[in-house]
Amino acid sequence: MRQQREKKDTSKIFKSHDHGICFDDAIEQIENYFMEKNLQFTPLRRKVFEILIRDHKPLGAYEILEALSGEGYSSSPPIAYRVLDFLMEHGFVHKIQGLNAFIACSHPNYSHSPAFVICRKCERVAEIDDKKSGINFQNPSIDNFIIEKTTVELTGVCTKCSSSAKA
Amino acid sequence: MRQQREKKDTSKIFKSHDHGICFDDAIEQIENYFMEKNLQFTPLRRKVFEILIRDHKPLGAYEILEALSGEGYSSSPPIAYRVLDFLMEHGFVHKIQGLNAFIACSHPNYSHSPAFVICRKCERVAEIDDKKSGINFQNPSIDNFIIEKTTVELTGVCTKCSSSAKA
DNA sequence: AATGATAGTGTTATGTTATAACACGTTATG
DNA sequence: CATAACGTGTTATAACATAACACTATCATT
Repeated sequence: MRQQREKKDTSKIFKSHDHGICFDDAIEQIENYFMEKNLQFTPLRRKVFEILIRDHKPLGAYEILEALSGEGYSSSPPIAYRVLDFLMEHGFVHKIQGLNAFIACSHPNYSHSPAFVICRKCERVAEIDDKKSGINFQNPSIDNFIIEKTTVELTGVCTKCSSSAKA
Repeated sequence: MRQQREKKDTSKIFKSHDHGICFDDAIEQIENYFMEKNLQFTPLRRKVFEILIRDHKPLGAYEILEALSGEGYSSSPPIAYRVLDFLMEHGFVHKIQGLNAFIACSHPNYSHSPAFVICRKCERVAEIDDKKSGINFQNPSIDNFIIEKTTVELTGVCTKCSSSAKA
């Protein structure tokens, strides 16, 4: 129990933040992107993105559907999956494969190969950007392979959960 | 069509091999491991592993079930999932998250964080070991996070498929 | 304004992947 | 020989995802 003296989360990746600003920034970024690309940021698409960025955690498609239906939208599965696919294509949402869940992108600005750090206890997920992830795919042994998409998910226990004891 | 003259697969990761030897080695390794650990390498477990190592490609749980049922075993889903979970716990099988499929481990000997290279055209999957993957998770920004499991999947197009034309 | 193409949403039905809960026999152990 | 642990079998159901088609609105072109 020697680590008990520090209960505060000291990790750098699950940092707390002003979520109001985070939310507004994210919405603004996606609005601008859609504007520039001449894409429709429809009420449904906006709502799905808002649900994801609001919770700031991975949500299953059916959780999103439930939220949508609470807002007057249809709750048939294709509604959610189509919007999610669309948002993923444009990099504003990522799928966490290990959880069958979707999360709003934290770094929509730069093109990147996202990597996720997932705490299996508190279920928080942090997106770490490719510059900082320690991952380098420029690698001689796979030089001839054309990488189109990377999935990197690191599952374990975050500082907070491991210091607040019981494995 | 200028690349047509070389149809042979020149990539280093999807190398061909003597599969008879590969198969026998793998079986021997798993037998030894089970022996040492006092685990039961039951006919069912053996069969599941054989199915996977024989095909040498990812198989869905229900494909495995089908194969099992052809061999006189039950084809109810828990049969496959339980054995797969067991084999995964011991590192002889990995799940390819992006395909909802399971593959026999190519490097059962060394403890590792496997990484997979997946060609979306020919659907071959290569396991590259952590020493060669170009991935380094010893990374200051996640130093406080205890990684228990890593999922790394690189999806794209292999040499063979990209040289035999049409994107 | 009529035409037709495209995009977005809605609906129904179904396909695919995975697990819960319980039953039964065998083997190992006290 | 009781009982616990393990492996397999069974039924039912949960959770995740897509196919196919219908309807409307928008927009470009005639």
